[in-house]
Amino acid sequence: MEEPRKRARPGRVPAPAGRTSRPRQAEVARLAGVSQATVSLVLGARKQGATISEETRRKVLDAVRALGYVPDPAASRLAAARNNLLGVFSFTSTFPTDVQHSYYPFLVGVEQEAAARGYDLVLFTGSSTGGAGAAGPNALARVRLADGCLFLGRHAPAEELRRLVADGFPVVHLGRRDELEGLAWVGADYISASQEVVAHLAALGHRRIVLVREDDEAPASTDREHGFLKGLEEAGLPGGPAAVFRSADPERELTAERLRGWLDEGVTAFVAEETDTGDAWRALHGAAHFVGIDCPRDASLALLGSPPPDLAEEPVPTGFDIPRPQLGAAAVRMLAALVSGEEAAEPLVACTFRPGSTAGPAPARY
Amino acid sequence: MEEPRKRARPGRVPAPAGRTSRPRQAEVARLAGVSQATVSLVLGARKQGATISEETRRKVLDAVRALGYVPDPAASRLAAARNNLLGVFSFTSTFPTDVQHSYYPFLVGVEQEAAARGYDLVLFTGSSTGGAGAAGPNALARVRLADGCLFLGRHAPAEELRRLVADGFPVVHLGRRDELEGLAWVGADYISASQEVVAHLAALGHRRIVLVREDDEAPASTDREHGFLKGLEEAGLPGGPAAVFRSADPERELTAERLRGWLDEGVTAFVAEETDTGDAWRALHGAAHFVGIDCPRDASLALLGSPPPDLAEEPVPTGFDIPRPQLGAAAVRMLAALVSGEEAAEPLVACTFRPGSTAGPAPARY
DNA sequence: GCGCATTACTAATACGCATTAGTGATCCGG
DNA sequence: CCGGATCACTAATGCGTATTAGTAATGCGC
Repeated sequence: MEEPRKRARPGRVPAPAGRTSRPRQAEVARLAGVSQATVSLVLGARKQGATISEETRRKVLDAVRALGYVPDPAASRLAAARNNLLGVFSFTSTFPTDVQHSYYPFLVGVEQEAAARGYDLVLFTGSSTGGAGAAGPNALARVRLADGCLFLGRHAPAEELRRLVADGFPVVHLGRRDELEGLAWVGADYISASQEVVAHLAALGHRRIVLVREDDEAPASTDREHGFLKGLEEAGLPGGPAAVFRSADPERELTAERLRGWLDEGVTAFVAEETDTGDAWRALHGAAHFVGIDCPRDASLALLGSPPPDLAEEPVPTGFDIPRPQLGAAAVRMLAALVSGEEAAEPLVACTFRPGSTAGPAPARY
Repeated sequence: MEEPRKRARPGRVPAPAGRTSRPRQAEVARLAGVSQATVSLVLGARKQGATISEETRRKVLDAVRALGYVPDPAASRLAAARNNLLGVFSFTSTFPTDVQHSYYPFLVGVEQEAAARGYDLVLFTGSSTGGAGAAGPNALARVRLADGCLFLGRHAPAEELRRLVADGFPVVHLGRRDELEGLAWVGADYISASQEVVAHLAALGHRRIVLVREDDEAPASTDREHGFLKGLEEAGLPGGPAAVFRSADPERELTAERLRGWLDEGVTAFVAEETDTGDAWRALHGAAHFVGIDCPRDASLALLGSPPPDLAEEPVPTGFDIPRPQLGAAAVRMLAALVSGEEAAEPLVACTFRPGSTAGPAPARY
């Protein structure tokens, strides 16, 4: 009646001749002369009071080191435990050929913070290039292998994200994202930063300030406008629609005439928002140059963010910098908090004011 | 004798009240009126010829859709005895603050190739910052949670690498590394590339060519010299020690006098190797400029590699480019081959010749 | 010196899926 | 019309770990 239990499974390659396969807890147990369960107890972060003698613990740990044992992440997860892996998912390639568009600056902080907290990172690439889970409707499912996952970029499909969140899987989105109920995110505090820039200009004596923004409903844009207007209000300056120039194509619509018009109306400072393309700043910068404005003598310019690479050589714009590494780190902190069930961490990261050289005292009127 | 099999496991949260946890294959099977195995067969990419009727397949797929079934990656990978994870280990931080020193260009290719082959990447950092596995003497042990691991940079401790290799753990080193028996690596084919550059110069009529190299025993250096000499030989030009100028500090030792001496001896072309610092090229470039050489009219210059960033603006040097993304991709291919037990892939990656503008026809003699 | 704790383990089992060895049907050739 | 082949599917089992119920072995109080 004895069934042959140890028969080799045909589908499995029995490790290339002579080589030992990766060690399992069972092998550690054998070497230490204990049971597999004991190995698990020694290694695990005991929740209940299972007591292990010092002697046994030492034997097990020695065996672990001797064999170079490392727990299998899939098995840990299946058994409802942690595996100390945090996922990083980007819908587009994490390392695009064009460095400019990469998430590199964020990853700097992500890697550091993750390492500091004892997590390793798993890169899930969900791009059209194929990806491990094909590009099917469940491209995001793979991330469940990790303890939690960070999402980069605004392209993460809402439906699948919602599903992960609904299942209680720890998820953090890098970049504000309110429309998805229950989705945790971290983002830059554009409101305060924009407000600070306006305060700076006001302190320099500017009394009329105009914001140039693109036609965009992203939170990043509306937040800046919000902060801008708040800054005006705090300084007791005129706000309202007249203070905001909104254009879908600023490079064409922000004409020299329009700029002269503003100057004639007494506007002495201009603020542009930062966008992917940097068009608002480019347009503002170009028009000012065209009109022959000597900046910051005749008028001041400020940029709510960083300049596009092609304008990086120009005099440093007054404005603020988005601390990308810190954002990445904050995202990891929040994810770690979710994973371990702690209280959620702070979602907003402060931007740093950049004095720059495009803003100066308001010119004397007339 | 009946054991209570379905008793709830205390450690598990029984899905937030009301909401059912996500479906399993078993539930799909129940709904479709088939067995769990059948569901697995329908969903899996059958390797063996298990045949399923169209009728059944449809029922299963309908049930899958109806329940919103998504496979659990932990279970899949555990059962398949394959995590589909490739490790990427760098001794220094994978994402240093200074992008210049990063492995970014390699990672571009690594990510693409890994994604195309269905692998996800696990990032391991061996720096002192810790990572999940502390920095102990077994810092490398953690990479075993992946199916195999790629090593970047020459700092990977030999002893531990040897251990991994000896244990049969699939390892690939990015960059040639012969001293470690059995270590698989991929590297650029500097020999052929250097040879090609010499051939190009010879075809332009140059009859005496000198190589400027630093004092370094790295394979990357010796390979270039090897290819350089081979190129001379093929072209029937004078080689030997006189054709190679080796210096630990070329910027000081490659003086104007020395350069003039070579020119007087009839040397019309100079080749520098690329190094971390780019000193050989910088020295050569500087001396030529100092002596007042009109390049490429009076003499030709070539660089065996890419110029350092600070000299990137100068006229593009004739030479070759190291296809870093391709190198990364080749490394992944080799690692994938090792993991799946296939035949090893090609370790050498061809460099691409870069015409540049610093080499031209040899000047008429006298 | 007997019951009851406590200590230090081990046996058994579940997690969700993939794989394979069956197992009835049905078909086919001679 | 019978032995074998093919088809379509299911039962059973294993992957590696975490958890818990159980079990000897000892200690302790009265």
